[in-house]
Amino acid sequence: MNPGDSHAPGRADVSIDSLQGLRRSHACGAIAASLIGQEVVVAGWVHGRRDHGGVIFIDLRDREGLVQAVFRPEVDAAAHARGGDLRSEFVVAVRGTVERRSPETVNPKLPTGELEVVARELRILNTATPPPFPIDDDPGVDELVRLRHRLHDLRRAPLQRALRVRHALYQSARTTLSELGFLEVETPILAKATPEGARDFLVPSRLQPGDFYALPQSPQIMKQLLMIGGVERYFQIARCFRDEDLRADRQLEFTQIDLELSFADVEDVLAVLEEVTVRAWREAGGVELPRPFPRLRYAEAMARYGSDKPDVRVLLELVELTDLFRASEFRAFRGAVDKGGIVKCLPIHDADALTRGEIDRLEAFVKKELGGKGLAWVRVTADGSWQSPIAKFLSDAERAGITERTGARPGTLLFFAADEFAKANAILGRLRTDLGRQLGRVDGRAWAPLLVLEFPLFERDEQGRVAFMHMPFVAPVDEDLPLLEAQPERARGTHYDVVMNGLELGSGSLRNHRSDVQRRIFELLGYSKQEMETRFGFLLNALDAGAPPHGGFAFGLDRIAMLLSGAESLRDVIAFPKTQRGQDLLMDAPSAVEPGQLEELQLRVAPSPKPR
RNA sequence: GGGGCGGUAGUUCAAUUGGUUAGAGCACCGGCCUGUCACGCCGGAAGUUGCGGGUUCGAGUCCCGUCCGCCCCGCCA
Repeated sequence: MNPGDSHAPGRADVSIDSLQGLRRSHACGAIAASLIGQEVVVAGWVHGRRDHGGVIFIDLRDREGLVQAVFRPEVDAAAHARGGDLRSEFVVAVRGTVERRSPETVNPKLPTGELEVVARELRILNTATPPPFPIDDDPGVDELVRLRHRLHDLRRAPLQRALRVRHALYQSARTTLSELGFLEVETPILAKATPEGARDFLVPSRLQPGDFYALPQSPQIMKQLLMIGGVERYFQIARCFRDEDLRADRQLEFTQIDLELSFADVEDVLAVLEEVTVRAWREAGGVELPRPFPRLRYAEAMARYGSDKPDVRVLLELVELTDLFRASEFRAFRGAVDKGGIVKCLPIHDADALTRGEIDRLEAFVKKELGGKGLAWVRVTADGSWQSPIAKFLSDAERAGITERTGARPGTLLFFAADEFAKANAILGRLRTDLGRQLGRVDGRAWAPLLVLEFPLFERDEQGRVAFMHMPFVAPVDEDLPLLEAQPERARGTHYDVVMNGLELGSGSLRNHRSDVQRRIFELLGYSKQEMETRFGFLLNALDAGAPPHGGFAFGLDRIAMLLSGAESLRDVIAFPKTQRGQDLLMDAPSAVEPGQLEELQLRVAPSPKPR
């Protein structure tokens, strides 16, 4: 049952007026002292009402703000009488005079609090069911309720602000890239699967029964084709679709500022990225970022921060210890090294604030949430002795080596991770940011942009096979071309990321414009000639048709909007987001379709093993 | 696929060890009220305790299953 369904007799009785003949003259939030004495027409939603019987106040809300309207019988009896019918969220227009409130009735909490509109005419443009929650900055309700009642949620100021930030981002990207000579081009939504690595959304074809379009995971291939097609500089505010599990910062469909340019090297692209980022922060956030952005090579980022998208505001850094344990007696560390893993340490000086209980909690967190085997630690006490569950396994030389590398001194707490490269770095990298923020070991900057460069082209998958790190189209660094077959994992790609405060804003690379290089990479990835032709024949042919050197980038627009509006979830910067299970609770999607529709598509739904 | 937290009136919460007719604030409805802005006062209505099953004399409470929301791992940039 919806609120108001059965107990709103007054609502059905309220007659509805036309707006005809009345034109809104000012936004509610635009009522200012300069208008005192003037007649205005304001329109919006009834945010609240205070009916004193004789005099009635309403707060009228539109997207620009709130203003109080007053209905007094002696000013206009008819307006006052109708004012008594008003309820929350009714849609109204009020014609009246702007007046200054008497000093004792000023509301200092409202920007318009010194003024009010004394009503001479009230038009009720629509009634409304009672809102399911207050239209306030913090409505204090479960997100389930907000998502189900998204219309009311959208009326709240934080969401309105987020949509404005998004709008400013669209505008900023469009003007910036247009000025830089980029052409906005739309690419198909009904497209073909691209090898981004994620699961595709499929759309059945009625005209080609049994065949499917794939919604683009990104316009990657299409923008490369545009380069070959002579567009030279392309951009698009592009919707992308990836059928993977959702997170606070992941939605099934999301928006990229996608761009690609020809006859460009890495520096040319980075210059564009910096410009787009700086202008976005300036125009959508009112923030001036320092230029040029600091740069970090991937290898250094991983070594020092344990992350390829470090929050460099956190001052703690990791220390490499692997070589100290190659011949160690300490099996936990030696074993990791023998298996090709690494040993690293996160030293925290003056760490008395971290209690034993806290350390135990961290160890449990590492084991449970991050999949670590454990969390070795050492506390250097005031007399220089080592308090630690592992100290007895370490030789004097190892202890000396650790002390030297980490600068350990009385008061230092050392955390160790001995594991595969990725996992050890993930664990310590996470502790670095969590503990650094918790202990205030930060440099105080609000914004820390960073360019991360020279990612490896490949990594090894679980079976030890060569797998691409980002996509198969990333061009290798020229000098590393000879390494491709001999030592593929040492070959650097031209891939680059823009990172802000530990969040990846987006990534890009130069692409393979030579079909021979592209073919070598496909071969390394294990594609047969046959597969190459069926899956990528059109691309290889396109490269042979005179592809210019090109490269590009894609910004995650939703994430930028999230950062700039201070939201903690993508759901708060997307008008109609989906839940963690991929549902739209407002429109109820996905939903069943008519049998006839399936028939037309020649589709049949297999019986579910579990009846629904 | 896995781990965790949660689901009681429109909403936010409460309900002793399993024990009477499941309560309260806000919102809502009716009445009164000429300076409120969290208006006030009086009265009222409002529940499939997410859903299904089980244990029990008795279930919001215990057990099993299931659905839904959120966070995290896997997955995904």
